Amino acid sequence: MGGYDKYAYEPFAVTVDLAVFTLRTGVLHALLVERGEEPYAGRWALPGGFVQPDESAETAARRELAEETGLTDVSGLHLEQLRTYSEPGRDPRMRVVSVAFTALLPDAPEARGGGDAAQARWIPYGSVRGLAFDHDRILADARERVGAKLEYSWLATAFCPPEFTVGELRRVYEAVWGVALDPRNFHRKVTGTPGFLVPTGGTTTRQGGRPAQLFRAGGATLLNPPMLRPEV
Amino acid sequence: MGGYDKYAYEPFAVTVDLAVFTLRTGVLHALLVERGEEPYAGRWALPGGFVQPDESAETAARRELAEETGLTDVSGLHLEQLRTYSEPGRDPRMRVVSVAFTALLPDAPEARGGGDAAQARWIPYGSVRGLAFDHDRILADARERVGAKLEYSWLATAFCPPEFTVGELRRVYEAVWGVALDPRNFHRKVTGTPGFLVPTGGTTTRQGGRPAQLFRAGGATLLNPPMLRPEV
DNA sequence: CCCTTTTATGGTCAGGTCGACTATAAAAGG
DNA sequence: CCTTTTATAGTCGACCTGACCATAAAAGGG
Repeated sequence: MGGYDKYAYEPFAVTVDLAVFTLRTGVLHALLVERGEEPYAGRWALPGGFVQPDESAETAARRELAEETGLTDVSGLHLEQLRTYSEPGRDPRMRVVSVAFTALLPDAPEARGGGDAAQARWIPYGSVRGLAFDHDRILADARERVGAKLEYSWLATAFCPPEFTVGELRRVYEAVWGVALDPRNFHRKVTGTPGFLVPTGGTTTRQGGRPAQLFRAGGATLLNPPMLRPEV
Repeated sequence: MGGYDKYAYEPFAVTVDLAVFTLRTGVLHALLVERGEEPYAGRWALPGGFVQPDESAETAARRELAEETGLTDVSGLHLEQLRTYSEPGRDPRMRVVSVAFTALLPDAPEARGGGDAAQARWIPYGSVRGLAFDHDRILADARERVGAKLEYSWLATAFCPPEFTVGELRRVYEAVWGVALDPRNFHRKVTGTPGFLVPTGGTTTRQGGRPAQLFRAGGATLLNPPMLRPEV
């Protein structure tokens, strides 16, 4: 803003777009809404909306997240700014700058379709192309970012319920990365990293097979050394 | 933008703010401008300015970078979106949403102070506090991001001239991380990673001591396995 | 011209991590 | 009881890393 006071400024509309991910039966799903109006009527789009005058983009994103998922409490959900999309032609009607966010949900309540008419649905990632506006790119950017962050952060726990097993955590990595990981090596790695997994003492057989220990996420957020994504 | 067509929208001013870093004599410097007008008259601020109607934020950022550094060709410089700052009260005059960028420069031409009256100067990072607006936070976020990206990317070469030595590359890491690295282990690591350093055949003694081989950056952009930042 | 200083770079060695793999444990279902 | 499924303990060799010893090649001071 060095040249701040020098130029006349043009007003822009500012929106938020949300790339919301969850896991259903081991498959990565994204939350999409069907547009009812032109442009792109009938096409799938990312949920989102205008930033209101008294809101930050983060506040607007969390409000939209609550509206579109139908969840009453979204305060604990992982929500993170992805990047801002500002190409002049990205909306045919007017100049819109959109701050995109990535959100991760542990379980997948059936989507509710928010305050507006649009129907919100969980769609397996990759099964729908040709989203409205530049949303194909935003969704792909978000997925790439999530995949990269799994390597060096504890982001994968955001896909899991408060208490989870090592196997459930592993299935998050496998779904997002699209690879199979060795269960024994994964178990050794995550249980051997101090500060990340806190055993709760309980066990569960909800995945079938031998009962597995339940863990909560520890306080630490950075994984060092990182979990390396296998080569393609 | 699911609720896109439902709400009235409020116009915002959209600006770009630039966190521009370089290395001078082994010390990390940031480019700052001195504000001439209220608010924050006389305070240091990040360079930046309004996004014009026909520009994306990226285009605006590169234009501002050229204006503020006085460089005629900024096309090869590393410029990357950091994040967007949108708190309602961040500018006392009006509602301004700012897309922040991080730029890295190999050498440090004396700053020119752009098209506007403000004087641009290279300041050692950390030696000035109390920047205008929320620019302290933006600058700190940018520095943190750069430090983190050095670990798993070849970003450090953006601080170096087209041909550089292993020692010069090492001094980038040492300046940004604020630690001393073992020269032999660093040399082994970077020369042993395929695709990153291409020897040019030349040597130089510009750092003193025994002549060092010159390298160019290879095509690869991701460092795998990463270079781990030592603990504090 | 020798000697010190400075930087570059080649090795060695011990410990840690990782991938591949053998083995065992504990549940559910037929 | 046996098969299937998932969890978890080890082992082994390849590789990576940090700490260190050693040498090379320049510049500058006496």
